[in-house]
Amino acid sequence: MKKILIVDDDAELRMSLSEILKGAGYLTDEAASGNEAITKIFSEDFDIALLDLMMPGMNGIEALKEIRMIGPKPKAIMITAFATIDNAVDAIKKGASDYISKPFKMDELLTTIRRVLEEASFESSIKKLDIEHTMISLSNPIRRNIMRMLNTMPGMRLMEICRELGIEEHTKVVFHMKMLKESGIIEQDKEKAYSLTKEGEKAMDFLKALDNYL
Amino acid sequence: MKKILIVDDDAELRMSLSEILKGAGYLTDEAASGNEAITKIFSEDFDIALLDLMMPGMNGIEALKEIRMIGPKPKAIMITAFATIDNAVDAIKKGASDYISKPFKMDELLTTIRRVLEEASFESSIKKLDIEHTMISLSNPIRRNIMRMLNTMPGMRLMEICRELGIEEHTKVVFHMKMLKESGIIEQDKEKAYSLTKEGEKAMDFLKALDNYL
DNA sequence: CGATTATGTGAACAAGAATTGACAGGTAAG
DNA sequence: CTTACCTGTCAATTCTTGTTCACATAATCG
Repeated sequence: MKKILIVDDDAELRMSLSEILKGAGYLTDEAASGNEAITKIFSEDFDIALLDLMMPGMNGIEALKEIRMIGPKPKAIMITAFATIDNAVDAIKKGASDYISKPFKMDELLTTIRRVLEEASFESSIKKLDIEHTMISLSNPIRRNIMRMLNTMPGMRLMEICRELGIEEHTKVVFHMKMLKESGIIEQDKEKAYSLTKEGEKAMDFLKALDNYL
Repeated sequence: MKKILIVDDDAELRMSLSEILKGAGYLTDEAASGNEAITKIFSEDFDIALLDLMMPGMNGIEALKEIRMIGPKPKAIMITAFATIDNAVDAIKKGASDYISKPFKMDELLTTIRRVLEEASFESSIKKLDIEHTMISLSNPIRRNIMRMLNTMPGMRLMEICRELGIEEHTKVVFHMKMLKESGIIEQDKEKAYSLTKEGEKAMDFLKALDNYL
């Protein structure tokens, strides 16, 4: 069940939106101001925030900025009575997922919500895949050692790595190099020299952190 | 073959120490100052650093501090002509592994070096085991989810976890719980309720870090 | 050139991790 | 007491990972 936070200073509008969204199968909560919204988002997990652009006190854009400081959730849909291209562009740049202008048909809003939710679930499945890859690579001691070596001595070649690891059968190392390549953790240049990718460096940070904490 | 870095401003002393240590089967390198030592340690891996406490410029204690900023390696043995308890205590607090006062017999030094090396290899084998365990636990998505759940809702019991995960066969979950328990990541109270251990919380931090970096 | 070293593929096999099903002791409720 | 449910063990099986071997193709060196 997806949770939607409705942020608007107009209590009536909040109520009617809430009714309709509940009817469409969503859980809803309301906030009358940007500040209230941020407090709620801090303590509770929402999938979507409907943000009115024009509110007394903290306006929608400012609220959005604060929300993005907290984390990637919730996705934001901006709503405004005075739509301008500039406003829209600005909102999207600041991390809003979509932008709707009043007056809007309920259908329109529901469609937008569905689309945004779908995008979000797609994103998060991508993310999961990535973690999966990274973890699988990190889960093997040989691969961890290879990563450590490439971290301190980038540009090593296959046989050097074998010797350094004290592994006779080079094919074993080939196997692990392949996995690391497929996970996008290492890469090879035309000279066959291996080094960490950007992703690999991130993963190394993770490894180092683990190493240090003991 | 273990590598020892000799840090002392007295060139003759360095030479003679180096000769003797080479004779005892160690690889050696020399640095005439704290700064030189740090540069070498940055680019090369040493197992032990012999640090003179009294040196012009950066003294031994200061050098030690810098070295510890780099990482756990190398282990440091402090050497001084003017031994005081305060100095010794201070050195050990700052991360030195041992403390010898001049004049010392060569035997004494060699024994100390052997002991420090042994301690270090013991430490690192412990560490490897731990990482191994943690990694294996983290490498499975079901276990990661269990950890996430126990992080937000500690005290859950087996069947609750099964239902939350949508897993029918409870024995499957039992299996993963067992692994997590053996890795020291979760624990169980008399009421059979599960929760994260201290270790488990650390591991969670890493998971969160990974989640965030995407 | 011929020999050696480096890099890699693919299939077969071994080892380890994960799943499943049969069973069993404990507790709580009716 | 009986029934239902929770918690778990154990062994059998299947699925994944990792290792090894036989072979292939450059590149390099003397």
